[in-house]
Amino acid sequence: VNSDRNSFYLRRTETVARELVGKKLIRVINVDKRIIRLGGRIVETEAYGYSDDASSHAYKGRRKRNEMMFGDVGRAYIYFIYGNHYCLNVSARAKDASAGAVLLRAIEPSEGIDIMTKYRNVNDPFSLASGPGKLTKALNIDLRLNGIDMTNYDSELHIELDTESASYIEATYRIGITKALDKKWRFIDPSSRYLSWTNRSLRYNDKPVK
DNA sequence: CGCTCGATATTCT
DNA sequence: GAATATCGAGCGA
Repeated sequence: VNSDRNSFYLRRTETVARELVGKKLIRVINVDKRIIRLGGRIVETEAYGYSDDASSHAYKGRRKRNEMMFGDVGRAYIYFIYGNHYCLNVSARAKDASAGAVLLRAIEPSEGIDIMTKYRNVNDPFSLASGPGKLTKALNIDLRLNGIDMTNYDSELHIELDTESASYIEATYRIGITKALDKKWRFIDPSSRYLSWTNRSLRYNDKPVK
């Protein structure tokens, strides 16, 4: 039921980030009047908080860009970064919290691999969606999808919660940030071969980057 | 394999 | 002006 899916996201952002590892991210597109599903199993996520998290876009309050982090849970928060890339989050936070979102960093491609290969213009399956910028390019995600309800299985971008979370999930330091380096809010399936590249070194160093 | 660096739009100071 | 929740090319070992 949809209310169950909503309550899944209405918990601490770190908890949701952890349990999303193993769930299926699905993008539905229209190609030559055919409905095609793209996506795969989520293997890497990061939690971003509010005033407790200096590296979060929501840290300094509500703005036009980050408003999805403050609204309904289970919505896509998409932003453009480094003049090149889009990143996809799903909003999630505890009932008494003001803002929060989970950055989806990598998936293990399983559906529509040929189409994703075209969007990405690479052949290596391990490079298809193993990083937040790669993932959005593989799934043809941009700002038009910002705010879409990801709890609704009819949405052209959604997360299917009826698959199990990964059996073993590891918490590590987050990647590519310069503040709040102490929080272990990055969650991975360490057995996956589809993690973002920075992840592999982190798994062994167990130290924050930068 | 690992490291450095340029690209380049939006937000923040 | 500076920083940024990134990526891939180019280089060296």
